[in-house]
Amino acid sequence: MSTLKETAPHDPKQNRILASLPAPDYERILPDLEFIPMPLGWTMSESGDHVNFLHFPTAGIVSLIYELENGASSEIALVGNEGLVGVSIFMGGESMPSSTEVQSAGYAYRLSRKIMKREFALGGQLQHLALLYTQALISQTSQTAVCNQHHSLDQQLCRWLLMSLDRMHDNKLVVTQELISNLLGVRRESVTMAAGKLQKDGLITYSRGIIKVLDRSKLEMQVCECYGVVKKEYDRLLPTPSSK
Amino acid sequence: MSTLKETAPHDPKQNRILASLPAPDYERILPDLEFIPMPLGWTMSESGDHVNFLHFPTAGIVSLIYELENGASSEIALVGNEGLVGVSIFMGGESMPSSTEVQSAGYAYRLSRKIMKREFALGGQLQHLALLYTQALISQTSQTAVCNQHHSLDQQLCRWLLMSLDRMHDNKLVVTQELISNLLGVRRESVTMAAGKLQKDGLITYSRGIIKVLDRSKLEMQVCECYGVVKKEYDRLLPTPSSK
DNA sequence: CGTCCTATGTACGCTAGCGAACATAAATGC
DNA sequence: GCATTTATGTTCGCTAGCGTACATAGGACG
Repeated sequence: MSTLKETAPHDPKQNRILASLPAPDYERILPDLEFIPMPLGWTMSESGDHVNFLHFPTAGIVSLIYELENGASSEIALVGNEGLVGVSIFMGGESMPSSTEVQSAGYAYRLSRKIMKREFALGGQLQHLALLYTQALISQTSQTAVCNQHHSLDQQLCRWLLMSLDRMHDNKLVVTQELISNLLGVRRESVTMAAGKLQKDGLITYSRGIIKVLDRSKLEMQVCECYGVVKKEYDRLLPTPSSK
Repeated sequence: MSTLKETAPHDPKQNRILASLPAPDYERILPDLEFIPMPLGWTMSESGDHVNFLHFPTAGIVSLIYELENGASSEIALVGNEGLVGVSIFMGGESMPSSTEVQSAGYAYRLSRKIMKREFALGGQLQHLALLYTQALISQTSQTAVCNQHHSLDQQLCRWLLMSLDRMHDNKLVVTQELISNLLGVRRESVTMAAGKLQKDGLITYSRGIIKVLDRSKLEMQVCECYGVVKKEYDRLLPTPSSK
């Protein structure tokens, strides 16, 4: 709508997996890539849903969440523009026991199940990258499991902030303490206290759903090893993290 | 060595994935399947090791374990004859941040990385089953993460016993409380107490590394939903669980 | 048959996080 | 401008699991 050409026009290559595809693979699916916005709070799929699209986020953050019968829940992984959402499409299960929610608004390109399966069956680079990404996802999930068990909420909060930050373009996160508590599987009040400490120490400011990270390096000093382990594994497995 | 033909000779088909392969796929890899014993306590691979073989257990239990810098650890998944060990070979990462330990002695057939990659690239049934199994593994890992966070040790112990039992042929587990504590990521004393309750209530007997499950149905009554959720997902994704 | 080792049992104080109830304060809407 | 809603802050008692220290008991082995 603006009269000026946008400085960062929507482009599938803003997703790192799509950006890493060789020209032939990329061009083969390009016509089938459909651009869609991912609004904040959108539940992309619920547990057990038959998944019809594979999403390649270009911006924003998607959370994979497990829910228990008593209403408790935990986030098991975070996905940004480095990855994709909907592994069950090419893994073959068609659905997963996790639900998928947009935790920070953004955009994605999506591919229908049919096209993705066709492309995957060719055994080309998209297959290779999708599987590598899935392995990275397994690592993130596993590390989260261990972290949940052994590390304090203070440390987990640092980890979560850093992981989210890595998937954002600025230092601002739009998320309430209530939501964080659901993702980390703890009480809202506990998050209030942990975030209060960080705020008091000047690492972040927190105001009604807006977190601003003021001192990233101090966060990195407090975070548990889990953040670094996962990041390192992502860097190892995924193409061109461009040193970020 | 016995003069009698063994009643249950070693057979790759005792692994459920191998058993589900159509004849052509099966026969193509059969010459390359190498039978090996998996002795109790064997560390099949350490975190970061370059994995050279894909293992298809026919009996016994393998634990996937994450270790932290401070020596703490947690089991993130259990593998028996329903699955395979070494997903990084076909997922492409070649190694994983987890270590792999034989938690109950048994046997496996193994396939070299080279052969597995060749077979996987054909896009046949082994590819399909390997990916389906990997998806099931993701579910198990994720559910474990949530369970670690929200359920009591009492319930987690029941879950662990049942999951192990499902992968054994009898009702006897050979495992010390010390080992269980490492797998569940808690103190040994806590396991002593949880196991003591189960013993007192007559669900199990425990004696110097030998657990016998006396009343499986009572275990199933006490266990958290996580056991059932994972089992259901395994049944859904994997071939011919033969209603077990 | 006594010694040593390993596995299990027990006790004590401590802390993180829970559950519930309530207080404030910033946005939002009429 | 006032009421309502939403987000955050605070308190209090409680419990599961921790860390530590030590006790017992079954097997192994000399």
